[in-house]
Amino acid sequence: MIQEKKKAFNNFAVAKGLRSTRQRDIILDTFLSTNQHISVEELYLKIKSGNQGIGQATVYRTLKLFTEAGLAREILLNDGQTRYEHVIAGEHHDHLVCTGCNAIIEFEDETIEKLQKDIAARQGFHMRSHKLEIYGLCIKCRH
Amino acid sequence: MIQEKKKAFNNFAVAKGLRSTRQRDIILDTFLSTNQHISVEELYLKIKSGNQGIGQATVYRTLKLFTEAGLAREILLNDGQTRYEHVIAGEHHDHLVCTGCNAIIEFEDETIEKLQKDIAARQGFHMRSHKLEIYGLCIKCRH
DNA sequence: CATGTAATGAAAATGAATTTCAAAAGCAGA
DNA sequence: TCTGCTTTTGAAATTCATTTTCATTACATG
Ligand SMILES: [Mn+2]
Ligand SMILES: [Mn+2]
Ligand SMILES: [Zn+2]
Ligand SMILES: [Zn+2]
Repeated sequence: MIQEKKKAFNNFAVAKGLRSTRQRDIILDTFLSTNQHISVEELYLKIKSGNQGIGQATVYRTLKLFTEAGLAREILLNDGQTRYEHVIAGEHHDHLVCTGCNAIIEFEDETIEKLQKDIAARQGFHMRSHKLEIYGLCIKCRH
Repeated sequence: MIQEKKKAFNNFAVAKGLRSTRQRDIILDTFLSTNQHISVEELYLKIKSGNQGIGQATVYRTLKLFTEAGLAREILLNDGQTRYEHVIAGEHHDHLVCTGCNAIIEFEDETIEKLQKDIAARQGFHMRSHKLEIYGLCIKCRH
């Protein structure tokens, strides 16, 4: 599975005429080894702690490449930090965010998905994407 | 209706021990005279064009006060600018955003609202708020 | 008025993200 | 392996919205 992702990025790189670099390999390996929803800074620090010096700008640039390649997805939760999650082919989900401990739970709801398309269609919109985030307190954080 | 809002802010100000100032009056009048979803910069420029000098910092600070007072609501659409809309008591809506012309259409869907609460409850969350934005192209922008 | 405190605003600071640009590295072809 | 061209890198500078600072100004109350 990790190998497939690496191959996918390689294909993308070849198609785009991108060069293969030590930095991109390390950033990809590290990204693939993380849990969901990692911020750029977190990923940067994770790489740094493995004492392999890579510049922040390169991490920012490379995560954009992963997004373009379809491996990563940007998550903007309005806390001022862009996060990235792994893209799983054919899968879609939204997020339930605990404002206490910042835990993120993923969920899917077919009915909501359908209703959204209906709403867009009713207004004559061609829906491209949507963003649904539910904020609240998780069990642990409700004292 | 505008008078009610002004009275509401006045009550809030009194309760909080805030002073009444020329700047707050102008910012409130201007905000109440606008359409929905205005950015801070837009509001600042609108005030400036009425050749009444007010600092940007004051506009930022005052919109936060309006939010606290329950007159305004922050809208974060991830385009790098915070927008504010008017709060209408007891009313809730979500947004359909055209990525072509930036038009924003408001909608309400009781079923989606309920499903969201169910999802949160199912995960043991106490839902505090949610954010639902549908992005797409409006009729005019689909060439 | 006088006096204490809150509000203002210009300018500086912040912080995430992007850009710049000289140096380093990858890639073909010789 | 060497050469030359082009991409990539990364430290530092820049950007841009927003926040903070702090000296000055304005409000409110006696
Ligand atoms: Mn997710
Ligand atoms: Mn709205
Ligand atoms: Zn929690
Ligand atoms: Zn449009």
